[in-house]
Amino acid sequence: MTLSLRERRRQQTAHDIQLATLDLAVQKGLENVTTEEIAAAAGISTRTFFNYYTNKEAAAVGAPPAFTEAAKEALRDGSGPLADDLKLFLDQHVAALTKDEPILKMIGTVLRSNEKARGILQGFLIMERRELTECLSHRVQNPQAAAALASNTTDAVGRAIVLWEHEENLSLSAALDVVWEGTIAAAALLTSTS
Amino acid sequence: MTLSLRERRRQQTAHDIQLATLDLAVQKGLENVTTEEIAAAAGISTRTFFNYYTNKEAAAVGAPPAFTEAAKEALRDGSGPLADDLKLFLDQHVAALTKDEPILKMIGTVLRSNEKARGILQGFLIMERRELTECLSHRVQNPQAAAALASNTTDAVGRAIVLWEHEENLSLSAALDVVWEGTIAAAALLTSTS
DNA sequence: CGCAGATATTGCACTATACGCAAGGATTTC
DNA sequence: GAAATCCTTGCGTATAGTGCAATATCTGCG
Repeated sequence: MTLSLRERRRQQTAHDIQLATLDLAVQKGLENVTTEEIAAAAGISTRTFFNYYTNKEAAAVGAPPAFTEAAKEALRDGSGPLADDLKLFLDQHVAALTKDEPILKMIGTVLRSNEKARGILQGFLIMERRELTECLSHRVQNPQAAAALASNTTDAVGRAIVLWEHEENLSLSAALDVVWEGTIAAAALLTSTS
Repeated sequence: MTLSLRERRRQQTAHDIQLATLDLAVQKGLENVTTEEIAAAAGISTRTFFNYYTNKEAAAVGAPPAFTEAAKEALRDGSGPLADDLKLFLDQHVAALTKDEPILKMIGTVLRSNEKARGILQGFLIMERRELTECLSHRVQNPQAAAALASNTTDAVGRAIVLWEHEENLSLSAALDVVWEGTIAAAALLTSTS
């Protein structure tokens, strides 16, 4: 668990760069920020910036928290109603996101106006969906159903974040509750035959 | 309906550029293609390339077919089971995509390895989802449910394309059938309480 | 037709991005 | 504390992308 000095410094620098990037991006829009400025603000050389991130959009997005092994196992081996187990899984993931709310808000700002940043985030989301699909295929026979559930689930996180950004006075986990209710309602509508 | 000569030429050039881009991208990977090469292949200057597309990724993705007004109205005012109306809507949209299967395949190849292209496509998809959400909110009271349904629906197109790319001997519309069945199965799993 | 206004194409110049390479500094390992 | 490893940095270079201004082409109207 204890990281070496090198590792810790690396993570620290990566984090510093992300903060510097988001800070400048929120002020002037990421398009109008140069890598040179970011590097200066983070106290490193331009060349070093590119040793950490391939571009400023990746620096803004950073590395989103991964699913924990524990949460994945609980989902794979769970025995409750699927909807409940998925909700528990999501609650854990959203709790991890909540650790860094200010950063999350800033990333949201950037994503709204930057295509490249959206693409990078989507790369992470695709990997998350793959992980989830794999988990779910232990409980669901139909692989397309597993994929659909995984999409539903990761989409719910995205919609919860959007809702949370719009509504002041709504915590992220409360937003997830609202969104999840909508997801279940949508499922009911899809299965009803009238 | 009839476009002026100018309009037609513009569309033709835009299309030529897209084809040149995809052609080169499939051969060597879009990363290894320069805008100079693309411009040369399309018979225009580099400067003109940037008058049509802001970057090579946008040139590769092009402009996906929009939902038709007719299809949207049918969905808004439909009276059948929601799942059936959505499926009809998707069938129409997929039929439009099928018009250009070779291009679709090439775009798929690019998307698999290019983050920026994915981001651009996602920009279009976000707009489509907004349109769909708007339509659906005429039939569904809960706005979160409408959003969830819209996500489900556009995601289904994406999954159908992925399936179609993987399985030879499966038409795009057949792939959509399989994927949609999975979507309905997933909805059933989400609503069942055991 | 033929001209005026609008729109497209292009070259040129310039800034920003991104990476390879090599030198030098710091950290780890033994 | 010496050797191996990793990190930072500067320099050089190829490519991306945009503003500007000149030239070419198209459209509508008299």
